[in-house]
Amino acid sequence: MSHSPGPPVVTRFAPSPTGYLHIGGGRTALFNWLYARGRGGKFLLRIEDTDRERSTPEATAAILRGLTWLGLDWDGEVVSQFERRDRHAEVAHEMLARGTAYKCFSTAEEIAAYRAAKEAKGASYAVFVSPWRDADPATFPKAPYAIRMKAPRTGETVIEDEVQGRVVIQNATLDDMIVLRSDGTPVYMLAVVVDDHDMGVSHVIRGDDHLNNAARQQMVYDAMGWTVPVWAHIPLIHGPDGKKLSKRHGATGVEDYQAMGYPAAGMRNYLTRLGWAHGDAEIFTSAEAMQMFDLSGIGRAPARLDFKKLENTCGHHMAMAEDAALLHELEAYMIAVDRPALTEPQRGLMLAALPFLKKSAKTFPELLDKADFLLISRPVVPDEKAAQALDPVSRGILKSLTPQLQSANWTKEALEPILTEVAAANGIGFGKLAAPLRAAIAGKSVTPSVYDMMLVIGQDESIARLKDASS
RNA sequence: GGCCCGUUCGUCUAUCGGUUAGGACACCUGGUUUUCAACCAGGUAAGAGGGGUUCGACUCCCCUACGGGCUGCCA
Repeated sequence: MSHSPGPPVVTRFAPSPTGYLHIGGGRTALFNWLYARGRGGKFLLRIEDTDRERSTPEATAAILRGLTWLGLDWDGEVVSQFERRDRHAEVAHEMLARGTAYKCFSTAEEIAAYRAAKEAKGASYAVFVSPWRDADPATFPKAPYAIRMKAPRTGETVIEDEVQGRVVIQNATLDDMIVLRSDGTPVYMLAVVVDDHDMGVSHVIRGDDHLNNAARQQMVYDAMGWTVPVWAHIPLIHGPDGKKLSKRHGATGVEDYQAMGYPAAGMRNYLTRLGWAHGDAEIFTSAEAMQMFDLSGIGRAPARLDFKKLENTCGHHMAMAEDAALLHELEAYMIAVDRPALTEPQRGLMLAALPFLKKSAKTFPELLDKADFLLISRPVVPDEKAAQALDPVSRGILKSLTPQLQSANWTKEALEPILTEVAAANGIGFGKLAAPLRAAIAGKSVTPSVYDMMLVIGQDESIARLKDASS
């Protein structure tokens, strides 16, 4: 970016606490986080809980959990929009005093009737124009009123959007939106603007379902004489079929992905690349993403979720991960999906196995499956295929092998010649010997390398398992 | 209905008037190999359709089709 300090970058994520953290919301949060963190700015979190009917503390907790799992840390306290309602009302009244808003005594029924009449006359659209817009205060009834913004009726409002470009909205297509309800509570459209202004938000990066709303919100900024933030409306995420991502596509919540065992770093990488690109960059760390991320790299078309690519990306991050950190995340995953915790000995074995296990696993369930040999204890019960590999002849070979193993140095270098010689002495290829070994050690026909397994569980345990299987 | 946004391989995308339209995932083939993976090499595969503008359009303009969003005293 530029060398001069410039104005501080402040971004925010502002979800409604009406459910879990949607994967699309997670990506929106990620983009805001990346943008702020890459520029030494702040990333704020605000819960838009002004809808008291639908907002729940459970949903807020779920959203915070989702963000935390994704590794997106926010600055300062979580702001509750609802708790700022007095401030919102204050601004509404200031607009009233400035003459940029007015009291509207129209009832819901009157408004509905107005629209119905317009439509009956064949109007292509029915923008409600309140009869109170320019009414004489002397005519005001003693009744509850809503405060409406006095929006320009002619001309156009231009949104200069970093992603969508220059978007022009005709003012005549917008009605005078209500900023304060007749019960005195603020409406979302007012609250976002007031909060974003008060919180010093410099860049509003959010879903493009708000693109049209931006025009009305910009009018509030103008009415209050506030600086309009930089707009960046990003396309929503779609399901594999190109339709808006919904529950019927399966996983839509960030926590669903955690439960499926994707590592968070891989998830961040994948989500960053979904709808954003920087040349040919595909696999990168979050630190690298912060350096590269920019608004101009965001695409204008909605992107589809592709699980295969997600898995591939996660596989890279699994392999890149540092062993201790990976073990930590693995254990967090096991707790999240209610699997029994690792015992101390198992942790040690896992740590020893991670260097090779992580190279080929893409998710934690896959990692755990490959680590099964170190999780089980004697006697190893072979599955059907493994049992087939333990035929009488093979068991005889295993039996003849144990004395040699007993006196061997427990390193791959020492083990290799022993096993290849035994295979040769029996007139079979190493593959034919590996199968019963695998069966005896892991009880399965698909496992990591027999050398790797034997080295991890150790000499005594290896020999004991071979004896179990050959006796 | 009105308004707004979008449309490059199956998918994510690069390209910012002149390229054999590049990369990644997936898929196919081959290699490596003690199984599954992983890994290595190669391959198939794209500018929604139609008009313009231009010496030259994936790139700029218009129309159509398709997809999405907004149109609330919801957020």
